[in-house]
Amino acid sequence: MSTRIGGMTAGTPKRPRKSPANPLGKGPGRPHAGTSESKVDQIYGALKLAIVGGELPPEAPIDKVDLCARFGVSRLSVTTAVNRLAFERLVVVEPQRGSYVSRIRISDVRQWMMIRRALETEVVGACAQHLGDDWIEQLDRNMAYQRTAVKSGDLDGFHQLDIAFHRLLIEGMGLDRVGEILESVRTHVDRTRRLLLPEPGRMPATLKEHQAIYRTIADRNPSAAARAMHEHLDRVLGELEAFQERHPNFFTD
Amino acid sequence: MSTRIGGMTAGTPKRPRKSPANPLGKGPGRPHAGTSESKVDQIYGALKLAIVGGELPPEAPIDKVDLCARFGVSRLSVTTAVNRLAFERLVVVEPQRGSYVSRIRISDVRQWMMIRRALETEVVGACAQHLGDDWIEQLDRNMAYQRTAVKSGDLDGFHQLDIAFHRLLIEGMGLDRVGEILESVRTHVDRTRRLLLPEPGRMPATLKEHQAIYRTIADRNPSAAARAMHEHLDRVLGELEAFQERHPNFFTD
DNA sequence: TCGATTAGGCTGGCATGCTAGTTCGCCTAG
DNA sequence: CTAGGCGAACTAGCATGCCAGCCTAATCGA
Repeated sequence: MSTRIGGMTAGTPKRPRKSPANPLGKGPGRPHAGTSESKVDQIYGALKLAIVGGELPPEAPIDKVDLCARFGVSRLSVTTAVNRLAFERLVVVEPQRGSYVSRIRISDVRQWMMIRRALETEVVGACAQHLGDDWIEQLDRNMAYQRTAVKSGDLDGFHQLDIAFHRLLIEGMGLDRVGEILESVRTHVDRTRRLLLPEPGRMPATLKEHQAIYRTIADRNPSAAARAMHEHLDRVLGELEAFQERHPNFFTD
Repeated sequence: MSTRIGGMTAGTPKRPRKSPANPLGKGPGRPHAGTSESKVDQIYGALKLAIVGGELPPEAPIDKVDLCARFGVSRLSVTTAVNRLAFERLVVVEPQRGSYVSRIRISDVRQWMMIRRALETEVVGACAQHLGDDWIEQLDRNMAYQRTAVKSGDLDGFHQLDIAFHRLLIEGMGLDRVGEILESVRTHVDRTRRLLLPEPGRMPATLKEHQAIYRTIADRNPSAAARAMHEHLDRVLGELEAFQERHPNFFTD
């Protein structure tokens, strides 16, 4: 598909660099396959994925020396990566005590969704006014894929397409800074969602809402677009709150 | 306010090998238990203040070894602090080339303001519905101070009260995560504002807008509150765009 | 004299060693 | 048997040293 799935990662400063993979370093040269990423970026990404994917649940301790051995790097790289995650509130590091995956605060989830709703509502209104036809065409393609995913019941694929749909709106308007904030927010929201949501029955409803949003954009109706997005995200928030009520043990506050 | 770091300007003659500037003998002795600020936090804060305050203008190179000598710490602390700033897009670090204060992209300013408008509009609507009376009283006090500042022409004091006014809305609703994002945004916006805005004539207009916002909150009128905040920030955005036209050399794009 | 090549001096990235503080368990004394 | 204290082993923070890329300039060859 032409809609990129793994495009913008929030906040990571990119560096245009080739890495010759350090042929002669002392210490155990880990011939980890050729990645052009910096070492801290690698660890940062891996940890983030593990946390968001639920592999590292809240309260899970983060053993830095173990990670050093696992990735074949020094403590500094691991520490830097963990500090970055702490900056994003995904982990908590207590000096001289240890680091662990942060718990999820109910108030935080509500705020993330509020932020998402406010920003995406604004964005979709702008989209309905100024989004280029080529981008609308891409949205159309994405909708087709979504329909296919729903038909075949591909839950994970639909989730990816869901993300891509929302990302297209941002990218199409060139709002990269807004996109960074939303990526960060989505990270947190996804963490709670992955933890608690295996509900396939929601797919058709979500598809319908996406289609409504798409239609208002294609029709160039900003206020309707904002309304549709608002309703869409309100529904997601309601979903999350229902889950929070059913699984109170995962949350704080 | 007068947080001079020292003669921090571009192109300082450097003295490479002068590391042990620790006045307290051996070991990283903590000064006293009162200030539990980490060294990287100190440097991070000082640099951030210098950048936002305009002391370090865009494109100004960041000499790490010079900062090491100036603060009497090692390169690692400085590097960590600079990396944190790079994460916030306040500085750009090019590997093997150098680090410098980031330039200001026009598109970024527009996006920051768009984010601020979207979030604060949402927040002020919630305030009009649920803000506690004690917080409204605090807002009232703040407004009184604002009037005093305008009367006496205290531009800098008014700016601080302006910030405090907006912060009160966030704190009063307990929206700490929203507040963090807005703080980050405000950092960027303030940087351009401090760089270019010495306009005292705007104070009375801003005061009027703040008073309008306060009134709608006290009157418990959410839609009017949102409208007032929207207009207020739209005006600020227009101001910033006017400045950008007058000083195009400070911007990119 | 002019151009191309190389060496040195800048930069940041990474590894390692050391210090300090907290916690927990074991050992001893009551 | 219990309670208190002391030490070992964990943690993070910080300094330093070394390595590798880039840019510049000086030098050597045509």
